[in-house]
Amino acid sequence: MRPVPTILHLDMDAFFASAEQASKPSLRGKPVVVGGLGPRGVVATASYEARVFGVHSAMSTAQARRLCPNAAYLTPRFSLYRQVSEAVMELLRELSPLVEPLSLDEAFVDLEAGPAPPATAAAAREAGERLRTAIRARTSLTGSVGLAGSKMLAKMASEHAKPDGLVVIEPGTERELLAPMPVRVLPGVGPATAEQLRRAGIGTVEEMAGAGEAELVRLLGKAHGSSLYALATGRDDRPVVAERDSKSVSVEDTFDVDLHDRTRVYGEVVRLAGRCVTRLRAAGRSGRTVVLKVRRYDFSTLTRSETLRGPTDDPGVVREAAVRLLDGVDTTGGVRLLGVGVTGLADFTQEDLFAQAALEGTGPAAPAVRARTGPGGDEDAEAGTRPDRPGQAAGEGVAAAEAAPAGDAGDAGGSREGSRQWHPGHDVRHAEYGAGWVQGSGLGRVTVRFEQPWSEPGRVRTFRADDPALEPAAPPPLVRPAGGPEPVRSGGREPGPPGGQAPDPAVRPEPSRPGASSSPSGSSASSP
DNA sequence: TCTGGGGTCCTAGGACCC
DNA sequence: TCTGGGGTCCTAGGACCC
Repeated sequence: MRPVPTILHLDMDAFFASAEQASKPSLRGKPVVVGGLGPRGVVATASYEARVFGVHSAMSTAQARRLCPNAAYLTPRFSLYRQVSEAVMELLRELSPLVEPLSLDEAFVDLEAGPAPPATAAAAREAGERLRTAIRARTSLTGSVGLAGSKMLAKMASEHAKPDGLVVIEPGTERELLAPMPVRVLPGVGPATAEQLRRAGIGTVEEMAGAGEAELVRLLGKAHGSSLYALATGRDDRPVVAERDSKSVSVEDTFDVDLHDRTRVYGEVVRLAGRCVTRLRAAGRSGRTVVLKVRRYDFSTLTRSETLRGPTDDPGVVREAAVRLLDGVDTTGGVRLLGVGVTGLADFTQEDLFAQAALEGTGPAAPAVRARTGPGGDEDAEAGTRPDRPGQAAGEGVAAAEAAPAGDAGDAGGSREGSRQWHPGHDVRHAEYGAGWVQGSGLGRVTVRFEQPWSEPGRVRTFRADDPALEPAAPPPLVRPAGGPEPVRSGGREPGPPGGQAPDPAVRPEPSRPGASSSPSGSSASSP
């Protein structure tokens, strides 16, 4: 445990929802819910205005609508969130090269590894406040900061700081701070572990520490028990680790209604295998074990896996393995979810091994095989500004672009050819009225609100869903590009709804998600 | 109120090998 | 031709996190 609180945890406040409010002036100060809008969707993030009504993440969207019918319900725009996240991570890297992102909106920073490590708690606090100011200036969003001598405490501090605050935990005080808290505050204690502990009469962190390591190991198993004992006694030496290679890639879809037709199930597995490989290749990786996931009508979930002789990134190989795995799964009764994943990731493929072996006239044992350079899927502007960032969803856009089910004939259920899907919240451009976003759609119509992050709240117009003047667009940046070195927008024109702005090259195109499970036939972003 | 999608890590049993 | 023992790999499932 360090003497100075130099581990920083940043957590953006209601990230997705805040980004939407920053992007859409008409939603500021109003309840906003971002998540899946289909019949089986769940809430990803609720704005603080929506939380007042009891809406929270992981809740089914249906329930959220009952609790808060007047909120704006929006489908996530990951390309925007990634863009903002990148900007925030960049600010963090100015503090220290040791930045460990946990998700798009959360990260640890080890200030001790930075150019100006704070020597006192007060100095650490100042660094944290400067960061918060910089984040707000750069993104217009707020983040909460926790500073402590360990990861666990830093994270608990930022939680405590929410929203829009900063909390420092002085090293030395952690044990007494933790003692009265419920066991659930410890990372790694979820519902199941908490219940185990409760049955053993353990409800607080203090009681956990009092139980002793041996007892916790007996209750929870070796690894879990001893690591939780350490945390309960305030010991947490986990280092901040930048750059972790991902160990698996997977995609899955929950269907609006259970699938019964076996042919359709095969078709979906084939489609998912294709998407999975697209993501795999975009990350410049290949994998050796193919995993099929099936969730049945009753929510029971099973996985089947097959390990190949060597790592592959060949769509045909992955597809065939996935289909073989499906052969052995009984799907009578209906399928709610299908997933295809690949694990055992490597930076080379079996084909590389063979090629190498051929070159050397030896068996494929040679240690130095051709390592893939950068993300393989870099061909389009997709990865654009970011040189190599294999881990995350670098492939998202590509994955979505690769639409066709390839498989079975007939209507593929969700997306009909021809009529476009207008997802609530997503960006559009109208030839005459300019930039806006979809407020709702259905019955062959689409309602668009014409406004931009820096404009006044805009007005709404309705069009036919197949209006050729209307097209999907990329999300505009949240902060208006200053008249700086590279003006992205043509002129210094003041906003107003109409007027055609030039498309924004600084932003990657928003992938429209065609065949995706959700087919919100009559959905609307906000109630009238 | 029927429960998303993307991950990580751990456990346990059986096969197989020495 | 009664049941050793350890290590590694594969498979399946489960808990947890954001």
